[in-house]
Amino acid sequence: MDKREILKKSPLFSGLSEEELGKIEAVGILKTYRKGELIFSEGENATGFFVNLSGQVKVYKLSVDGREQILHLIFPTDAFAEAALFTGSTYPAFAEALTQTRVLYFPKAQFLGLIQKNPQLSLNMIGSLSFWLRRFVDLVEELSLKDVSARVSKYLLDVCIRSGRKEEEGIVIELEVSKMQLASRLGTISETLSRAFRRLSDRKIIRVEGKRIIILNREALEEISSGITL
Amino acid sequence: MDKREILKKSPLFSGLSEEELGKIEAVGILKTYRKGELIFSEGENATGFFVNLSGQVKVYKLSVDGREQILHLIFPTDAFAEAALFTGSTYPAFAEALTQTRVLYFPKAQFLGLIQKNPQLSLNMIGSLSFWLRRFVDLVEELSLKDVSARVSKYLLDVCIRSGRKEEEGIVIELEVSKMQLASRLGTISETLSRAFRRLSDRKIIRVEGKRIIILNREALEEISSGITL
DNA sequence: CGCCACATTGAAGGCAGTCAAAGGTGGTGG
DNA sequence: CCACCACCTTTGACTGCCTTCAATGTGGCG
Repeated sequence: MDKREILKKSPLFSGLSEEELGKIEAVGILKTYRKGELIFSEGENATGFFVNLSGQVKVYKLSVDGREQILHLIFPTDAFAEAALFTGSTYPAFAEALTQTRVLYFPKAQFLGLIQKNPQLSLNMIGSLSFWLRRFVDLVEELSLKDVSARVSKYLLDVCIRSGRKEEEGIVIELEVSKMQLASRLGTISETLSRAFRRLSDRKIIRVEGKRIIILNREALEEISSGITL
Repeated sequence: MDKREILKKSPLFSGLSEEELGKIEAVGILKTYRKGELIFSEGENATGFFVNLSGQVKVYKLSVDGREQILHLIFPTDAFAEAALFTGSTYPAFAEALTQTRVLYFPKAQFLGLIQKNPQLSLNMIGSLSFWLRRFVDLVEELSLKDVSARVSKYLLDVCIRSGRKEEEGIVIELEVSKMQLASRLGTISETLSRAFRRLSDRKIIRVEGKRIIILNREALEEISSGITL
């Protein structure tokens, strides 16, 4: 997909005229990153924000002893680090390409110019920030109030809604990222995630075949995800 | 302080003319709540947002078995539930008055009308949402990557910056809320918080006198808050 | 004075993280 | 095509932080 296509699909730019999209596209700078490459670091001066064109990015925090908490997993059409334009002057986390990645980079000053002249773009930005906020509420709820089984179950159901395929054995989903990254997203580590998958498998609620997961008992998964651990 | 005073002090309404403030004030409806009274519930239809005029409010999530995680503590001049205007149609959490509380309530439709006609207000809203987002990043970091001692230490340092008074024994701060509420804000329970205070006291890093806390060794507190537990 | 909510302390148990090692998998180059 | 290697995944044993449960202490207020 080309730049324009992606921009149109990003909620941040929806409802804008072709002319306005043109101006925006003109401001965006194409950048590419190799797998494992850092896009920005925590504490670094925030000079702009990004829209993912292709590939995967993780935005994450590190503890002093090296444990990692993924804040967001970024897929194509997602914007990220928007908030860094408006609060403080540094990025509050790290961003790293999980695959070969292409992004559009919007320098702060120029984008602020656009947003001041374009009320619709402001409203879209408000929508985008609100969306992230809602996601964070969910993340905090999970980390603080739910055990790992519940978090895993919720994640599986989320993927299920987004991209589950109904087959005769059950609903088949494909993990979008490695289990290590998933563990980090869920606020745990790969060993613990592995054991959680094991328990769900033993109880015949799911079947795990590498990154392919078959949901055998959706109701049970719903219950566990809501916190009824048993 | 009267309504107009508070509105002027709220970042959401800064930089607006008296005329615009007048329009905004005209839309806001004064509401009062008694201590313990619910302002809104999770899942309830989000009909508007709030600005705190006086008193304290907690915005929180509940787990199925009744544990509570406070997302924000709301003090005068703070806006809350803004994001609920723009995403989904329901409040994602509960809000409860911790004291006798007065708020200005802004009905959704009318406020959206204001924001569409007022670019500065849009930008302020973007700033406000970005601010909350940054707070959430901190909260997630704390919950996921730091132990209770580190979270307590960070909280004490935050209060210290906001309202610490230097005295001969050390820096004196006053807890703004009960220790139960603080525990919930920090993602733990009062027993664990009490023990954390005990350990810090034993190490002569702080002295606890009810809600009054004297910071005896700021450097040690900084270290602990950054995650160096020892 | 006595109630009630909040706070503190102790003992016990559980969930998840750490450490260590073995098993899988995919990609690269010979 | 296969062998090798790096990295991811899984499993087991152990440890530790935090929650739970229970009891006692304390302070404000009718």
